[in-house]
Amino acid sequence: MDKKSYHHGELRAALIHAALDMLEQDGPDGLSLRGLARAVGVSSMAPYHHFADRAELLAAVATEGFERLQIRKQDIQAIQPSLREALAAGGANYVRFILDNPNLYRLMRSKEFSDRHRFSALHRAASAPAATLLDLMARFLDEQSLSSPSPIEGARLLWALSHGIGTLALEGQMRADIAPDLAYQGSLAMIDGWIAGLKG
Amino acid sequence: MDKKSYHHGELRAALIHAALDMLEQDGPDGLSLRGLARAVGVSSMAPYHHFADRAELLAAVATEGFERLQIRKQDIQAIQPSLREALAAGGANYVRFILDNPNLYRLMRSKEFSDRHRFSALHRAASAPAATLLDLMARFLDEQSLSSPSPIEGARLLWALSHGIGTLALEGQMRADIAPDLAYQGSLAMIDGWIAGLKG
DNA sequence: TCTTAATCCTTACGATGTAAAGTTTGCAAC
DNA sequence: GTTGCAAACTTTACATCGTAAGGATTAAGA
Repeated sequence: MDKKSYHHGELRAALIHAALDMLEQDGPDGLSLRGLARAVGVSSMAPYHHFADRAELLAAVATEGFERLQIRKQDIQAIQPSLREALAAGGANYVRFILDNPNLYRLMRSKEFSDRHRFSALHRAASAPAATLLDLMARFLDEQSLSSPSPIEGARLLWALSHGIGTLALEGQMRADIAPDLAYQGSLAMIDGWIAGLKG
Repeated sequence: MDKKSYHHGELRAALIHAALDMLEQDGPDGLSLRGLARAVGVSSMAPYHHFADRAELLAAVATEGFERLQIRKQDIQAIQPSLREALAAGGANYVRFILDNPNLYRLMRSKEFSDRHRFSALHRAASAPAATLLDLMARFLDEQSLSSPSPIEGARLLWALSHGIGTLALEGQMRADIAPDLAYQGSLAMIDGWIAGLKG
């Protein structure tokens, strides 16, 4: 951590940390490689020794985001009285995460990381929360002896609902203060629709 | 339309048109003011006589997007057998619009236009589809004599669900070919949840 | 101590958004 | 018509960005 030495020593971690700060403070447009290097006290080109390009640095930041999400997800889900409510609470929590980390979430879902080979670490981190939800969904459907929807379809729907509420809220299309509760209520409505069964 | 005259004559419209093309072809990163000016055959600074800055040009493009959406919305909804199915079909149609115009939709929902005063034309155009959905929702809830959810809450939930499915699909997180049907089924499930009534 | 590889720096290029100031043109009033 | 002016367009210039190329510094093992 000696800031005067020629070798920074922890440049990679420092850059990711600075990027996380800068992201939520100045927005994604305020985040530049050069600015980051400046903030860390290093030359403009130094980051390139740890990341092939801008995308790789951002991918590392997004990966960190998914790890944080997963931690929050596990904390919340353990304390719910029923699977039905655990699913809804998971949705509300997801929305809260989005609102707490707007720019980070946008980054996490950015299309520029869609290449699974190039950003394999990111995709691995992203799959953890997805797997947690899928598992919960499967247990719920089994508990209720429901054959429809499939676990994957059900998980996708609840996921999409919370993702939709969260992103609309952080784009100012929806009040942020009621968004988590909206996700909770909406999730319950959909779940109850499955329990009630679709009748033509 | 004389391309050799000093005065272009329809530069504003030409720029918006070129931007729409370039947006879906080269992605949002490939869209630059300079590139646009080049495509239209005009100097780099010419666009500034019709738009204060980049954001204003993009806002005009987004406005065009909302107008296209509204046209599609009206076409679809007229031919549904019931209000329940009209709501679900509206969701599927919304997803289809997103998938047909991925970059345009991203632009339409971009946060940089959140200033309602500065981008009043955009917000006016955006409110039309929202109002159409809200009206349909109110009629449905009235028909079913439901006191919960409120029309606004119900509209927001269905909107968020389709928005979520659509955006996840266009970010590669979900198969695009089944996304519209997923929106249809998910909307029905939520609607049926309301009809069934939430029980504790 | 010497070598080597990792880490970091300097310089340079093309592209972008846009500020400032000049040029051309259509049009309205004389 | 000619004159004058406002609108449309251009040129030039600058700061900033991502990143390519190549040189300097240092830590660590032989």
